[in-house]
Amino acid sequence: MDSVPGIPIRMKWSQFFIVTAKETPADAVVPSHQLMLRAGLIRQVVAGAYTYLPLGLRTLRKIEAIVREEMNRAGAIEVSMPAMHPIELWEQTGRVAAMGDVLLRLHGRGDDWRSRTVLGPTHEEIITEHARTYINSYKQLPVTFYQIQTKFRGEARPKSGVLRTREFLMKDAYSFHTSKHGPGGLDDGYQAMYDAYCRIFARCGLPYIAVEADSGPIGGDASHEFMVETDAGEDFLVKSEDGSYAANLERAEVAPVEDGKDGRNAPLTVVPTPGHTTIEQVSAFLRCTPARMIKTIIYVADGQPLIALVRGDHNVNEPKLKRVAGVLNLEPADPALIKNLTEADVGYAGPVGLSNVRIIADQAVTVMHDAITGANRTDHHLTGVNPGRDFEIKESADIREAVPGDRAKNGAPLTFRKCIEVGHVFKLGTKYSDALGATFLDEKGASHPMIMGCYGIGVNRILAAAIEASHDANGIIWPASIAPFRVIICSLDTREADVMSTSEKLHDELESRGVDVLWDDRDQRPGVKFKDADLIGIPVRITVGKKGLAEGVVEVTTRKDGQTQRLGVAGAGVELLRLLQGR
RNA sequence: CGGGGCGUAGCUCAGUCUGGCUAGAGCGCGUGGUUUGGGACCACGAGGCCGCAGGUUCGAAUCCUGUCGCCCCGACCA
Repeated sequence: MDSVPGIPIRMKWSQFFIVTAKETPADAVVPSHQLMLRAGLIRQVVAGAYTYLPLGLRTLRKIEAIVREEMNRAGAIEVSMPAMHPIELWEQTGRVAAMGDVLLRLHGRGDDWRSRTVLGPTHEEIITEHARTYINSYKQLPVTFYQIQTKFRGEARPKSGVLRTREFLMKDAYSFHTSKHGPGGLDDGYQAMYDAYCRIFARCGLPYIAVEADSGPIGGDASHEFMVETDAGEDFLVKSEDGSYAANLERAEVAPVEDGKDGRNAPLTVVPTPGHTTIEQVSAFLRCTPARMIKTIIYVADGQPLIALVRGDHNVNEPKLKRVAGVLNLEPADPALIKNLTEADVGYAGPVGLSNVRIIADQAVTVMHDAITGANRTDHHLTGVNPGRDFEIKESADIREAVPGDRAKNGAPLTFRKCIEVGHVFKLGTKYSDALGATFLDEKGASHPMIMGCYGIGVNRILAAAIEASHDANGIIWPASIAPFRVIICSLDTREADVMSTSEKLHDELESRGVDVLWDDRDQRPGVKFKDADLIGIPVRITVGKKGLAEGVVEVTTRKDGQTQRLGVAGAGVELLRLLQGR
């Protein structure tokens, strides 16, 4: 196999650039961040932006190669779009306002070009503009484009190393279709990307899980996220214990709560609760559990007031509520509106007596008895509140966040795990093609907006997630497919001619068969070399030392389990190749 | 954007409360020597605008004011 142009044929540690550290930098908190710094994969330049050092870059490039292969296999076509975008396109889709500070803008004098330029956080606008220009006929559809490109986002708080940054590598793909369903439709394209994602994450050695995600206003089953479980994550994954259901907490559905029939049909009573406005305060003051209370949350939904009722120990799940209510925009009401609606200060709202406002109750509220809630009178609450008797529930649905103890719809208990999102597939519909006028002519010459899907993968996140999922006290344990090198040869006793010639021969033999080999030729003590090899996580270590050679053997140690076997020097190369293939 | 913490050598940190000699240690780095199967040892050495700016003072890493940066929690997250 030919060497990489410009890189020495033998990849010697002493001639490469690997900077390991014994101590963990104080700023790093999560394991992947700590290990990426210690192993010399990355170096932070400013908050949320990192240099990839040679070792880290090798892994990043391997991930990219896998992504590229699978995208091409799925029929997607690679392009490369710029990071600089004209703000006009973003104004046309309304996303200058929607993205707010996340959209990074250049700062110019007055109205010069800088003020009209933004750094792309994603590329729907650009690709849709291209589709508008070049695609005019149904004969050109369906088509899927992708790129692997740097994105810029003004994240309020970068954190956890490369898991959340302001500048990052993303594989983003966009598909264009003439229809939602049927051959060549969006459903097909979506499925092709979904399948490709499964292959990509599997090949990267990630223990991933695909879950239903909140799909926003588009509705349906139009979105899946690909998650990797890790405490460093920012999302919650809700899974049923029997494995039949998994979803993002933003979307997770729960089985109805059964009616405990614990009601005593107590009389409706007004009780003074001066200054007690929160669930915690009132339940403590009235000596009841939060679960006996009805929480009354007042929203403004598409301009109209909307009240959500949930049990005191539950939280409203706003994406769910949006879907149930059929609204696009949901925000908390301001105190003035609450006062106007309930005739009470904030903290004393309740459903009893509120008739001229839309109320949606969570299912769990429908089976409550003798509950406690606000009296719509400042400094007062009601006890003995019974739905049906004291107020009518016109609309009820599952509108709350799942909590531990909940069950899936099939009755299996739900478990909760933190996780990181490494990929997201999404059916867009015509949001961007409508806004930007990307239309095609059908067989009859009629014009329609193209139907779109978009599909993202966080390339850097794959790297960090792989480390989160696979490391130990000594360092990284790379999956072979994305390891910076497959094999490291540790030459001990570097002044022994035998050791060096045997190492060189093994290196060349493996390299000639296409195996990435790193040769640790440094004149260092064995402990240093072993620690470094473990830290940077190379899957297979070959130890060549004068002690072993005296017995005619070299040793092969696997990083994952530390198991060592001795191979005769003569056939070591062949034997190793056999071992590597079995992996 | 709210709350908390931290800025002293490449890294980890001491010194700051209570102002005072030439600003320290370990790791790492350089030179020489001894070592060599799980982060060796000895000797010598290089390396600092103590984040930045202003102020107080005979004197500031240390006190005061401002400012910038970084980390953590929360809010936010196509």
